[in-house]
Amino acid sequence: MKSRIEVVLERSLAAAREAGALLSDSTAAGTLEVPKDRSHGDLASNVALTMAKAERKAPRAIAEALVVHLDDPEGWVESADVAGPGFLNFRLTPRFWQTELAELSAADGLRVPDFGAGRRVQVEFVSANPTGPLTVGHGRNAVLGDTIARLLSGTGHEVHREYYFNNAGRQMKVLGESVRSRYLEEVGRPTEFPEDGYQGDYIREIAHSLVEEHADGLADHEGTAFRAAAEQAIFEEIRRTQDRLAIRFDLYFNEDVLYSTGAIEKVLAALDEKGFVDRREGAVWLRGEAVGLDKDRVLVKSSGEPAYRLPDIAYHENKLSRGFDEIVDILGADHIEENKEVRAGLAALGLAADRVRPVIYQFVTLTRNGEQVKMSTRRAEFVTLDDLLDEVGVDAVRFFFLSRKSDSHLDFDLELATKQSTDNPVYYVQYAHARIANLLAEAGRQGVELPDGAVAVEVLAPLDDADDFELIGQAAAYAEIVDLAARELEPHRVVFYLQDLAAGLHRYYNRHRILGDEAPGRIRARLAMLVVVRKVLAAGLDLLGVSAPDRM
RNA sequence: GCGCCAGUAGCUCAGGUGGAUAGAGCAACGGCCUUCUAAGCCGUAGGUCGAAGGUUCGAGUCCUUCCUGGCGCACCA
Repeated sequence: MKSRIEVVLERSLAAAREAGALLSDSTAAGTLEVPKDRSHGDLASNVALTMAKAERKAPRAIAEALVVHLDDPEGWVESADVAGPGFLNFRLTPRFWQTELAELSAADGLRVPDFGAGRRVQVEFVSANPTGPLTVGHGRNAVLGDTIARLLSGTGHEVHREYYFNNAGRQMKVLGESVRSRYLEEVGRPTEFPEDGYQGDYIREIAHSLVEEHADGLADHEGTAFRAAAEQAIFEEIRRTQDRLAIRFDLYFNEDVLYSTGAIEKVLAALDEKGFVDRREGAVWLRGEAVGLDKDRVLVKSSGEPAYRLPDIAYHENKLSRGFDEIVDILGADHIEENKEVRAGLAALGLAADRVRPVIYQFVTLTRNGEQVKMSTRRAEFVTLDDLLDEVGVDAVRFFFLSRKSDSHLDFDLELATKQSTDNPVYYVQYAHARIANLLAEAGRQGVELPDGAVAVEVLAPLDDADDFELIGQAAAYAEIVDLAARELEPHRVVFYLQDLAAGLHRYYNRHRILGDEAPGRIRARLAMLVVVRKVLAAGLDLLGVSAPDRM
């Protein structure tokens, strides 16, 4: 929407230079934006302010010169005024807005610039250890990662979604022992529950199903048999939860592959060869000073087992070797240091560590009845993501998780979320969509000819109200918002945009009785406009993975 | 002690690379349905943008130093 006026601005600057009103070598690096206060016009530019120094002239004088030399052959600008310290405020013509809307109504009218064309991006998210059901915290990760993947796909990237399945570590061993203990308990054998074992009911359930299947036939088995059963059961549950959220992965990457293929040893050998490794106290250390970390870190424990960060480096080495241009890691705040170590390790190996782009999200705190609920998988004090989905619903959960920037803590008040779920902003946006759908249906019943597909500017000529133009302007901002959200990996921008657009629609809907208009041409033009607004709402909600219902 | 993130209305939060009188939702108060969905709209009230300095035409935004909260700083993942 800005591009037309940017052209006018460029032409006017050139004209002013030619006329000697401006120094010819000065560069204009101003911004063009929709002013917060609409009384300032439809678009405002601060070029005059940014040029003031180079021009050695008062900003207002520069702005005046631009108004005098305004070059607008297409007739987009209704008026250009100098305001405040030197802002240039443009009011645009009906023709401008009608043209804008006509373009939006075209089949590819909402197309977002394909800045990712030809780029392969991997998004790694969730990656929860299969030691228990997904928690509310995992939910934030899942929804954030999935939506970032959608944003990247929507901007032309070739996206690969991956779940790093951490099935090789000590925690899995503890998991197996926990199940074994519950199993022995149930078949009446003496047992001692592991001190750091997983205490959740789901462990008992897994043990119980093993008793049903094998009676006490497994009593003399080692933990590994139990571990495999637990891993499978929990993994299936994780997948079920993801299905509810419509989240799919292209690949579940198993950590143990890194062991079986020798990738871990190779990475260690390479680091060693380059002199980044130290051996002392029976362990193998990554030399912090040499790789840009503040302290040394253990790569291989004195027990001979790799510490978690070594397979993690090997995993990222594997990712890079698959030729991705960018690797997005969705990580909780507690993993930021680890990611730094991984990138330092990659850089030390001479690999493109700068292709790894972490998206850090702060923790979700959960409150119930005004009290904070502590979440810990191990102590079984958690609310599962499934519970949350049961209580609040998929659309509301997704929308809520996305409605804060990832850097902010997210406070999920369960009482509020359940009790006031109808106040959830997601319904506000969906309602705007349903309202338009309903209006179009009513128009159909009244025999009004409905616009279908691309609409010609001539058809839109009856649009003459400032409210019409404002709504068109809001709808036209879609591509720019999505573009920014995708570049910055910030889905919350889409959420806030949709809320603004929905507010604009509701306001418009209350002020104008569309079907009651005495001019049939204007009814058709306005319906065409609302068809576009509905299209934008549906596209935006789809990016968030939220449904756009026709009836509510 | 060190590092990262946050601190904006009573509550939950928005405020690209500095722009005009700092916004939204919820909560509060007052209005609007015989007419396309009131899950909506309109209005009122609510702020020393954690504090103090600094940078400049201009700072919620950038710099410095503090204060408060969260998360890290394991031979746990």
